[in-house]
This record gives sequence, structure tokens and C-alpha cells, in this order.
Amino acid sequence: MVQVMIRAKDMMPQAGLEEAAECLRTIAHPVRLRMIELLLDHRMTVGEIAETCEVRPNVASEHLGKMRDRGLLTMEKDGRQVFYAVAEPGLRSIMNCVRSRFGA
Amino acid sequence: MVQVMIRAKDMMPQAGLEEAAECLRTIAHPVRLRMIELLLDHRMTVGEIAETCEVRPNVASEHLGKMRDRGLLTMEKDGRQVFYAVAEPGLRSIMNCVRSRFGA
DNA sequence: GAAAAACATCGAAAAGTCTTGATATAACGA
DNA sequence: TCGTTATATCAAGACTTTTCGATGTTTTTC
Repeated sequence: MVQVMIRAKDMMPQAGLEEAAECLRTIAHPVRLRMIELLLDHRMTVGEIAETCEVRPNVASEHLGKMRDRGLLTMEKDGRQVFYAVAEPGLRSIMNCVRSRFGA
Repeated sequence: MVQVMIRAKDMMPQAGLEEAAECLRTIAHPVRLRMIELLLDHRMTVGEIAETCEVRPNVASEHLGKMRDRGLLTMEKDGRQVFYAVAEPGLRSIMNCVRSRFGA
């Protein structure tokens, strides 16, 4: 038993920690953070995102696809373009933390 | 040029994104999140942390050491015990986000 | 001084992730 | 229909991270 009593009910459940870790792992990449930053304010196509993030379209598509697979983004097709948007509401507050600590 | 004008001054600088990504990558692990959760409220030794997180002491030491290497934690020796504490103030707000989204 | 306790570190294996180039698919235009 | 545009996927290689057991260091106790 640890000296200071730690109340289990105040701690996050194991499943929550695992979900959170997966989410954080998914966004822990400079390009993905930029993409999330953009998508929180703008509805954009893959091409626009790629151009703004200065990566090639297939690279952008891979990053976006992985974030979509993990439920962080959604996509919407319109002709041959694909618009991405933020699906996970928690990303906004995480980005606020990130910006207030690491932003300019 | 992207349809919607994006002001560069409103975006995070590249260096900030990289720092943030490294920080997030470092904490994106269930055991490390638990450790941070504990250390935000309690000053604890490696052994106590290991016991509470249900990992063996050498595993705890590895995790703590990596977070220390990256400036997230500090350590303080007292005899043969080592107390760890949170060094990076941004971790509290990140944990608040994480708890409000993934907590019980 | 010898043994034990508390941590840290090392090296190798395993697992996961990123990047890249190539190819695939689907929609549009001529 | 044919070529082009927009996006997605695939597979291989490079790289990073995690895990584990073993060993090392320092401090305390006997």
C-alpha cells in the first residue's frame, strides 16, 4: 500500500487511459497537428490540405486516412474531391492546450 | 492557393508543432498517462508509482526516465529512494482535457 | 564488510510507425 | 472513349519504441 492513499474512483479507468493513449498517439505528429489545426477552422479538400501542409497528396491522404480510421476525422465526397472535417470534439480542447503551450 | 484564405500568423509555427508532437508522443501510453495523473497530485517514489500502476519497478523506471529525459518530469533523490514530480506545467491542462473526454 | 533494498541501465527481440514510390479507383472533361 | 484530375491503397524499407531479463550502482542495514 502506498503511503498517501490514492482513491481509485478519482483515477481514470484503464479503458479510458488506453483510448486516450491511442488518440494522443494518433495526433502526435507535426503534420497531423497542422491538419487538425486547419480542419478545426476550415472545411478543406485533401488537395488543399496537402498544399497548405506542404506535403504531397498521397502523404496527406495517408495521414488523413489514419486519423479517419481512428475516428478523429470524417470525410465527405463531392465529385472527385473529398472534404475532411473533425469528428472528435475533444480535439478542439486538446489543440487549445497545445496552442497555449507551444503556439507562437 | 487554397480557396479560403488561411492566415499564417494564426497558425502554429513549425517548431511549435514539432515540440508539441514530441511531447504528445511521449505521453501517449496508458501507463505514462496514469503516472502523470498520479504525479500531478502526489509526490511519489519509483516503487510506489510502480505498485500503483501495476508494473514492475524496472518498467516504471524506464517510463519515468524517458519522460524525465524529455523534460516532462523531474526527479529528486532521497537516500536510495527517488521521488518524481511533474516538471512540464502544460501537462495539467492536457490531463484535464484527457480526463474530461476519456475519464469515468 | 556483506547482504539487501531501491533504482537505473543495457542489449536484444518484438512490435509499431513513417515514408516512399508505384499502382489503383473513381469522376470529370473533351 | 480517352486522358486527366483527385484521392486512396499497397508493399517494402527505415526507423522508433516497447518490453524483458539481466546486470550495475548506490545507499542502507546488520
